[in-house]
Amino acid sequence: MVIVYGSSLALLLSLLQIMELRFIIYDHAFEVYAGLLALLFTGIGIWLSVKLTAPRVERIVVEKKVFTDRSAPFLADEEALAKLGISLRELAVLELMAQGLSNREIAASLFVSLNTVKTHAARLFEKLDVQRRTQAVERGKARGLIR
Amino acid sequence: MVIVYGSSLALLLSLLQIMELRFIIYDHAFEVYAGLLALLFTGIGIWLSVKLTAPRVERIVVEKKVFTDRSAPFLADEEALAKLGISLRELAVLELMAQGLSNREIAASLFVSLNTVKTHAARLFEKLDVQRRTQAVERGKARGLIR
DNA sequence: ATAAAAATCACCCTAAAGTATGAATCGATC
DNA sequence: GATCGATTCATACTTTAGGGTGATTTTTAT
Repeated sequence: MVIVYGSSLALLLSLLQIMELRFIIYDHAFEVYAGLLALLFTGIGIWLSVKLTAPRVERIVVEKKVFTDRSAPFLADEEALAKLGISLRELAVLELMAQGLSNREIAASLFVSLNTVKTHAARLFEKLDVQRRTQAVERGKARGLIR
Repeated sequence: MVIVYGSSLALLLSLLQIMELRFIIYDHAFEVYAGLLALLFTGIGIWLSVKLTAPRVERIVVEKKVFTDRSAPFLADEEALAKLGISLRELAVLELMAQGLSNREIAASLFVSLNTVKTHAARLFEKLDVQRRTQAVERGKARGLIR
């Protein structure tokens, strides 16, 4: 690179020598030379900078929060479901619990008796290792069982 | 920028004039001037390049699935809070409800009696227009009162 | 200073939730 | 055909939640 720099400087100087022979020398010859030099080497500087410096890349990492899409079809985490041994009915009960339904309403919604909902709930709580429906909902969401 | 450029050129020229008066003029005076000029304006060119070129911005969007952001500090929606007329204590009860605590546990957590928790809960339900704690939690999240 | 809102607690009662145990039915699997 | 898991339901009991009412004490705002 030093070579390029040096030789371009030499080239310029000889160019100026030739010019000096060819054109009339007037009062402001020096200023003209200096201006030309300045322009040329400013250009060279820019060129050097652009060519030699690593491309400046400003990396902006934007965290985009995607809270579980409510419109898209939700698929329960099958793995977690299997691992915990939670049945489809128990999951259904959990889903309705998460929607704020009472056991009676869940029973009506699933066309089963209140007692049935209670047994499902009890087994669900056991499998999720919780004591209350609010905890079950919380854990169910954390495990990807419900949205 | 043109002003800076022009004035620095003028400055250099006058500097050289002064130098010319002060020091002896030898054979390679011109080459020295030219070299100095070249160096200076190469530097200016580089500086210009670095300063003026816009950095290439690489925007990386990382989609982060967040069901509830537990790490970031959460601020309850003050507007919604005020609009519904929910007090700080009621909000506290709601938060603990959302964590699955029973009224008794909430009472212990807030150092108040069970009855107090019940009154807070009752008023909260009234203001949120719900009948059950599970619904309150759901609605509270939807309104941005809790996370 | 006083009125309003917030926070506290109590008592009573009903409804809902949760626990425990037992049992019948059905489908799949061995 | 026996076994197992899932689903269904029942009865009995305890605990928790929720509704209604009233009251006292702070705190806050006018």
